[in-house]
Amino acid sequence: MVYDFKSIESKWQSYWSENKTFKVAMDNTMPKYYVLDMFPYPSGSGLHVGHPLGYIASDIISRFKRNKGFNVLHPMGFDSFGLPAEQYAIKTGKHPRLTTEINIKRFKKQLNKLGLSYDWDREIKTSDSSYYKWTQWIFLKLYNSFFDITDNKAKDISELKIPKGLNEDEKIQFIDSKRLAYLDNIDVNWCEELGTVLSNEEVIGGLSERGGYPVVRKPMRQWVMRITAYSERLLDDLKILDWPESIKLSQKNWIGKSEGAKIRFVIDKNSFIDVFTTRPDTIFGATYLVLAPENKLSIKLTTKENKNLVEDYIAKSSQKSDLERQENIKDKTGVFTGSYAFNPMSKEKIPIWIADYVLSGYGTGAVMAVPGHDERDYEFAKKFNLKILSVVQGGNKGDCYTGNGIITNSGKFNGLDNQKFKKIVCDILEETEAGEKTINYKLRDWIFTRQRYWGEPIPIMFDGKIKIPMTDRELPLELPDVDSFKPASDGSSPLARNNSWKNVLLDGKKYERETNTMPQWAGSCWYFLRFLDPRNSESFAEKNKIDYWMPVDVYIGGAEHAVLHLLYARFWHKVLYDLGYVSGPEPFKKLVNQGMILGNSAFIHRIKNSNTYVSYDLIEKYDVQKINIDIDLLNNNNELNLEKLKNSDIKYKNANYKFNEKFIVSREVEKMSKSKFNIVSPDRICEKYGADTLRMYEMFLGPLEQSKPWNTDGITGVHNFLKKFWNLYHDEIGFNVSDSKPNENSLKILHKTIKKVNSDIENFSFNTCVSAFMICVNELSSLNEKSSEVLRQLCLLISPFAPHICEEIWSKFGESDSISNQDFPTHDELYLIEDKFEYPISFNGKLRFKMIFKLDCEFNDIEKEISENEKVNTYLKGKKIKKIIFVKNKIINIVF
RNA sequence: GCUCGGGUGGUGGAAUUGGUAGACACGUUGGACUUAAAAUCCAAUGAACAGUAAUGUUCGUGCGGGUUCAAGUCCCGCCCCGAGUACCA
Repeated sequence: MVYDFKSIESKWQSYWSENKTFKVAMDNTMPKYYVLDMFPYPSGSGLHVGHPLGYIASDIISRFKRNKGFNVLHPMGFDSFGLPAEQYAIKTGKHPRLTTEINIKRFKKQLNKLGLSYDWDREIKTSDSSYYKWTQWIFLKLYNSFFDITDNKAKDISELKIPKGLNEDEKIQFIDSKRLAYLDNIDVNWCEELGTVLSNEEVIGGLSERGGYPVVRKPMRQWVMRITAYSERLLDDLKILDWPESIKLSQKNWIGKSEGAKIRFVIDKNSFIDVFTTRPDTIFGATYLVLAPENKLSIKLTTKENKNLVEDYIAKSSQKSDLERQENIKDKTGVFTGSYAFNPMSKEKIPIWIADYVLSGYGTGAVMAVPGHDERDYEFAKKFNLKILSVVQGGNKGDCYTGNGIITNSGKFNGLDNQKFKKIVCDILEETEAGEKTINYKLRDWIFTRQRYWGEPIPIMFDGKIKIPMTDRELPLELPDVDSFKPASDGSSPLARNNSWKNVLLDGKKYERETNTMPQWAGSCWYFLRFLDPRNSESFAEKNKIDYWMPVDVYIGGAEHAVLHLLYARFWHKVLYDLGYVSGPEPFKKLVNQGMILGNSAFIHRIKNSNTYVSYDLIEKYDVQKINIDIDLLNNNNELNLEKLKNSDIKYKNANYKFNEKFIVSREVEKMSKSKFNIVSPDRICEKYGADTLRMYEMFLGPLEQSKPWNTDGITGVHNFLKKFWNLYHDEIGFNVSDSKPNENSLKILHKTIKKVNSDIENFSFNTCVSAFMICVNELSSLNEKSSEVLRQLCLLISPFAPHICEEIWSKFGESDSISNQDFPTHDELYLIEDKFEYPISFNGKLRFKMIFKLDCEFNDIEKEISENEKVNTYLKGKKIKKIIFVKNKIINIVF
């Protein structure tokens, strides 16, 4: 009987969806397990074989845990607000809502073909107003909260203690300055050419992702989230998370905590400059100060003679793009202000400079330059002939030394260890009120507004400068239609042009809505909470459901979200925790990153400035350029099907081709993308081999976390395995198993496999599981095992990986219940014991023979036997045995 | 530059705390079945050398050292590839 995967798969997919097999509800009598995928952005090009990798892995875990007796929550939804749909709308005029709907339908269809066990009743879309109502609600919670530094947590704004003696305006200003969501003028990435503001992700190396135009910084009014208040907690709580070390490290680096000191350099009676340094021990080597061009003191401190130069420099550096700033790392620029300050320790009078290598956003926007022990300061000092003083011994003379050592040139402190001196400097500075120990973070507050249409509207109105938050009852603030999706040339959102929406008349008073929208991150910051109670209209999720399901037990997704999404989601979760809405401080207990599946692009080679294409084996003779072609145009690995190519495009039809016998293309591993024509669609694999084969093959390809190129060649191995597996249960006529006693060897191999699979699934080592299945099935077929006792267990064992075929077989055993409701097999140690074993022994590669030992024969017994009865074992091939190395009941080596 | 991952056959990849390196699969070669092909099944397959053969020997986990009875695994010093980050004082 043939393995007809097509009918089997469609049969069980409709069975699961009709019977809602994977629908879950809260059940306090069962332990819970929450398996979450990073929900996708429904892009227009559909799924490629790289997408399902994580979904298949999470599905295996879900099915496994279900069989293990857990109440498994495994939901799916769509991150449906986002830029590509908006860009498509700008191009075509089609409403993003419509294109998004179409894309979601396609995604869902493709996902369902893979046999993923989602509870689709919990599906959510971030662009549904019933969803973003609560995104807006959370925004308002942030707006109405402040961070209490003494209690180290967020509190409702009504609990904020307002200093006495403030007038009404000052009070409002004070409160606004403490909110977790606040308005500020912030430098944004402004692209003159495109006439729009870009997010950081849209800027690559100082150029716009689209078009490659220069991007400059420009201050604009923005909503900002005070994530910096949580720096320490975001850093601290990493310790309790079961996440890959590399991800924790990137978060740690992103937060960028550094301990040091704030030091005050006095200029005169009325003015001073504060700097931040991590090396207070080098204070005697601070021979000049540098301010960032954006620092407000820069202009104030400039003397008349230098005014023109300084203003010129500041103007120039504000126009510089990020790219230009980055280019000049070695070649530092700067100007002298004409002013001087006093080094608080050496009392020396030192010059104050302005240079764009100092960043305004970090520390105080000013540094004490120690050219002897900081490479940037060293470069700068060398260029402008400033004094270089060595105060820590080490390195070569005249060089810049950044290591530790003994203090010199520092008056009475010479000879101290620099680490000890650090503390002493801080103490002295604190005593003389010239500075203090401080901690600085690289993390900046999160710019939360986008000048875009396709995002959540911000539920705030303005009465002039006064902000009026909408009330909970007024939510959601629906996204209105607009005449055009283009952003305005001044960078404001398309919503700003919709006057009837923007202007609100309430009780005869005029208000204006905020016209910017939220970034794409907003919806994904809390979606895992909505899955718990997706249709609730009273709250974002019922508290007892949150208590039961949270935290997420396993979160699977790509490493590209290592920092931003995971950091933002943790931040929102902590705020909700502080305000009492969720029960734990961290949302994701365990994180697993699946690697990317790469495409194998194909290239043909064209002779430059000609219409002639050359086979890859002949290119040495010509000056050629390579051109991406569709991998569908290949006959096999690297041979081009010329006919297909010619028919694919008119420009190929009329071209000339040079080749011997075959036209060869070159191959290269790249990211899978539509523009590279290297997409392999899961639909076609499912069509040809079935979803079970695809699922197993994706797992078999290699370790889950590792990136690997897609190669369809190997898939027949997995497909053959499934056929063999099928044939264990079937003969030519049909289902055929017996009630006879199983073969002893079958039980051994079965239980060995059960043991391995149980531990490998827990460790997310799915590729080794598949290998174990193959070995097991191979052995059972060669033993011709027909016993249902063994075959039932085998079927259960494989079902998380290949659910369709296993459901089909399971039903043939006469079972009416789905295989997903059965218990996962557990191994019996009894079958794993081997009573005797035979091992070859080698010594220096020269001696090779076999010895047989009984199981109870252990290292001590052999040693005993040697000492007690010299005649028996002390000599082997004429050599006297000194020692037998015996590991885990195995003779490993014999020492003579 | 810095940080983090990796380098194992023709290929993807296995290898508990150091314990017979190359599991499993692809590919290749040979064979069976077939008029033929596909499909399927069986066998061989790290390299080199010797042998009619069974087999044996030597070399083999990026390179060079070290520890150990024993190193893909541990230590020291390099080389290469990938990812992230970018003047963070």
